[in-house]
Amino acid sequence: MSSSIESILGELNPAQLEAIEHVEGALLVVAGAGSGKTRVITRRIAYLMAQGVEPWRILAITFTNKAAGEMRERVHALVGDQGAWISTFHSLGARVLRRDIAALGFDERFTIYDTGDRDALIKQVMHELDIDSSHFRPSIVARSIGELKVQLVPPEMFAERELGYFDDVVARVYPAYQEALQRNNALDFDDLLARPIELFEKHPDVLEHYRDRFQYVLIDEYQDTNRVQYQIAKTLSGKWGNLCVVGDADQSIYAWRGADIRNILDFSRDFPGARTIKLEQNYRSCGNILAAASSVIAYNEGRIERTLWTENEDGPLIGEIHAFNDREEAREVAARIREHVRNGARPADIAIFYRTNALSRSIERALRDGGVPYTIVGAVEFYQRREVKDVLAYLRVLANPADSINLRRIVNVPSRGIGAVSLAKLEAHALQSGQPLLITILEPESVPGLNARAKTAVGQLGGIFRRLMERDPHPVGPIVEALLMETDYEKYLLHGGGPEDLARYENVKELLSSAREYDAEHPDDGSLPGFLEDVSLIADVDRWDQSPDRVTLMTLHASKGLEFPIVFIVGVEEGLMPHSMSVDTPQGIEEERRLFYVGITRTQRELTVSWTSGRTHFGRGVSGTRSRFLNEIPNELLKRQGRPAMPSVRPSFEDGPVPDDFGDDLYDPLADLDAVSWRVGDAVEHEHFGPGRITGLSGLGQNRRITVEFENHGRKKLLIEYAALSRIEEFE
DNA sequence: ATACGGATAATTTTT
DNA sequence: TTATCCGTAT
Repeated sequence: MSSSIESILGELNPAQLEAIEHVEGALLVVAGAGSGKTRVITRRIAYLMAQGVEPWRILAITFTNKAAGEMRERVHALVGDQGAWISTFHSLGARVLRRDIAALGFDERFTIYDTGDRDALIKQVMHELDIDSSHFRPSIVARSIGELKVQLVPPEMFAERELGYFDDVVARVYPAYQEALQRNNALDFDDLLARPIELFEKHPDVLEHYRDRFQYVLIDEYQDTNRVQYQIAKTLSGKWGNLCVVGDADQSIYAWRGADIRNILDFSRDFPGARTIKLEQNYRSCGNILAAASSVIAYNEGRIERTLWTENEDGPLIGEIHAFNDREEAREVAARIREHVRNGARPADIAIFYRTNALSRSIERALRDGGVPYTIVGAVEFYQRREVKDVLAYLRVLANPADSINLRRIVNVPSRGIGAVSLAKLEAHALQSGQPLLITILEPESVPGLNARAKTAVGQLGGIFRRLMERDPHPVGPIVEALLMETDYEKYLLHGGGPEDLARYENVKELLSSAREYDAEHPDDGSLPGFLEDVSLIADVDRWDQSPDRVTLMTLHASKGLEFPIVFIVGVEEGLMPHSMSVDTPQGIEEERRLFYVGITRTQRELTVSWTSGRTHFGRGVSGTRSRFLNEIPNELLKRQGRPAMPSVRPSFEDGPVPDDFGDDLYDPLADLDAVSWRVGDAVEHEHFGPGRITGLSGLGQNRRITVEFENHGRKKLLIEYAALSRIEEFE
């Protein structure tokens, strides 16, 4: 054991060591960016075990599965034990509820509704309440309800203090929505946090069980906790009082989701006697990066003064690109990436961050045209894709027959002749008989007014479910296979024949393999609800596989916790960074500044920021100006590279509004300089039409057109500007 | 019941 | 621009 103690306590600075060894009582570890936080957390857990604490008495909570997985792995490497609870807030909640939710009137096979399911249910509820869902968008109402849940405001309490017209709607929808969830035996994301608190309050014995068990509680990213999460942390650690929280107020970027920065700022007041340890040595970044980051964040007021320092070399200056428009920006970034790769960097060492997902489009295109391999994290999430959600809907109904939202989704997918009219009849009958919709579908004979053809169709669907329900619900893989077979899903998806359809089918196959993976990981304790829970709680970052050698594209939010040798942050303009949605309030701007700070501090060595004078957003030209945040970086740290020399015909955007169609109508020599030069005879691929060969080119500027003879779709004349074409190797 | 077309809305960040 | 919704025509 002593040799492992050495590996646990070796190679640490004094502050890190203290944070690990101080195990009793409340402890706040203020962990600056790149200060070895993960190392401290994992070693601390390992240290507890080495001290003889039973692993199951340790609870560590993170925000993402990725962080939890990493932590688990590293603890395992240190002490070879996996008995500690290391999980996200949400999966912790789900686990607690699976065990005892019956006490709240739910069935333990409950479904977890994602944002889309939630909105669909809200819409249905609004319809039942006769509230015009075109006037009040369901997603907005849903978000307000979510905020209330996260603040632990129950429906009845909000009803009492209704304020305006909108609040009145929320006050009416909220309780009805909660009832609808119960009817569907479903919980939304916020319920996974709020319901456990409800459970603990109503059933102190359940709380006692966990309180007694968790002698040591650790919360990561504490600055991002919201009201419920704070409550969970406080409640669970209530008996032993050994609560260690780790975080950095400067990296708090989730206020919009209810995170309350005061949780970390007021920690020592909340937990009297709490010790605070600051980790201030940065091991990640070169000096210039750190200097720039520190200078930017210093502009935030109401911040605890703190300076990170590093022994690392200064490294290169921070590059600044000023581009004419988004296409030029993307091309320039792509060109510099190619340059890095020529100089020996691996694509996987490089990341591109942006404020909004929409910005990825132009970048993606430039990388594709430039032949740079990349992966994009986020954007359209895998589990949100239509085809994947459809298959999951079947599985959710199987696991939880009360789930009518998911049943409705697939009643006619693949289309089998059950239209809106028949569905309405089925639902009316279900409502009248007080049974779940699925039961009605299994017995279509008893539904009045259903015509013969519809009855056959419903009978067919019922047959599918009946046969699937007869199967052993575990392992999961074979069920998914049977489901695909029963529904003839492959034929349904591939019916169109385009490459898009093929991609859809690939996604379904990927879902199947993740089911098999789940089976392999859970030979004994697996279940269908368990698999579905995993799927629901996984974020796209969690699925990100860093091993292929590709450039990574992601939002600044998604980048938190990661690091890369070479980083590009694009779109550093007013209105985007800080985002226009946040500039109304000082707090909003401060959060944006922290977001920028998070982005900068992901960088190990070389950072480049870029901004443009105009970009096509939403199909129209929008002018841009250099972000105020760039003024907050000392000039001597910036290597400003103005745009390459422009022909004088270019309009100037320095002092006036930008015409809607800026730029592209003019001849743009740069566009030709670096853009892909398409040539007659080239083999290309279009995302809708598939492979083809260029047979002609015409037009200039925005009207440049390309004629392509497609393999399967004949000859098309396309605008180069918008056609998603990429060059491919020869086909045939 | 489905397919198509036109109107309309949306874009901040996500467990 | 694109995605989605809704109405009408088939």
